Amino acid sequence: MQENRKVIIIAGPTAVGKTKYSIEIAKAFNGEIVSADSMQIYKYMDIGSAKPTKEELSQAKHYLVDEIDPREEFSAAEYQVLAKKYIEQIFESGKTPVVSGGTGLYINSLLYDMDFCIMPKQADFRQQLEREAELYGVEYIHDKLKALDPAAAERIHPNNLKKVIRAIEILETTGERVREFQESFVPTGDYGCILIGLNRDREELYRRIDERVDQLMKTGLVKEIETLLEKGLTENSISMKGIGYKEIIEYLHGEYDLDEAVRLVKRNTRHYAKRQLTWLRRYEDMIWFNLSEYRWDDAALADIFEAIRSRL
RNA sequence: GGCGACAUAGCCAAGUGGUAAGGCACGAGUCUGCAAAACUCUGAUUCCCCAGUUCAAAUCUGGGUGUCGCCU
Repeated sequence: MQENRKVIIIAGPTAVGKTKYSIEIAKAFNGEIVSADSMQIYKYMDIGSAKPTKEELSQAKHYLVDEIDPREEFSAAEYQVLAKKYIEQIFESGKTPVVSGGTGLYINSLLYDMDFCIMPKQADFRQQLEREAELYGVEYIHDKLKALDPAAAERIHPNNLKKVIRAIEILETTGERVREFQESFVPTGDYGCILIGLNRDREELYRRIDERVDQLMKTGLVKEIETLLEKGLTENSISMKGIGYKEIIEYLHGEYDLDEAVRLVKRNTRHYAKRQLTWLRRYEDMIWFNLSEYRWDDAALADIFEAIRSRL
């Protein structure tokens, strides 16, 4: 491992304050920010993804924010390639990469030598399996997997159709079994990582989420989504599955009124934050900071800087 | 003051004599190419309180308390 090359990773649930803190950290350590956020990466989705503002973006160089066309199909595999390329580039320019984001799988792809086996998308095959599942039920597909790879079938719940299909897909096209995370828990040798976890008291975090959603609405989320729909995006686009987008689209389709849509966005964002914390808790090396315990950002930042400095 | 209805988990709620459905919220968790996705798990020794009937009561009876509605 190249111990002299350290990547600072700032992780935490949505609305905890990652954007602000990462910028300060980047400024303090001659860093440039590589985002690990599956929604902010898309162009035109500024409000709903709570992208950093122009002002914030000008304070530190950002990568993988506002880079991908939302009509494109993007994935963790592609993220891994791009993010690693940028990290390399930042090291070469003598700066420090600061990865900031809340998408757990993206962070994993930078932390471990995850090999998302090169596999062309098998849209037809996938659709066929989906159709079979609809006709014969999820158990039917799960039994198929059981015949091919009992171990995978054992750990993937039949209801988790997406995963079941993916496992079959890999087997059919590459002959390989889907690897389980625990099986190849190999930290990457490309660089060292300093993991900083940002959190707040649950109550405060949820309050911040509610406030942010109200803010997004005021800033013009509905308008933004109308524009995206005009660009040809639909509720089926991957990018439109994001929280805030899917609910407003359903509102625009007349499924429910705006108040209900806002309620759902808030609730789903809270659920999401909770899931993020579950994911993040698995990182044993994570140094956690409960921002609720600090009266001022500067005080929290001082502690965070110290933690980073002692590990660089 | 009179009449009536209702009282079940944090919330909504089914159950009308046989040993407390379900949904939501909360909490916990899974994760190797859609990840803001997809998926899993979890709660009432008890049904407002007291007494009674019964082998058996959330369910029936009487009383009390509370909430709501209508009337005066």
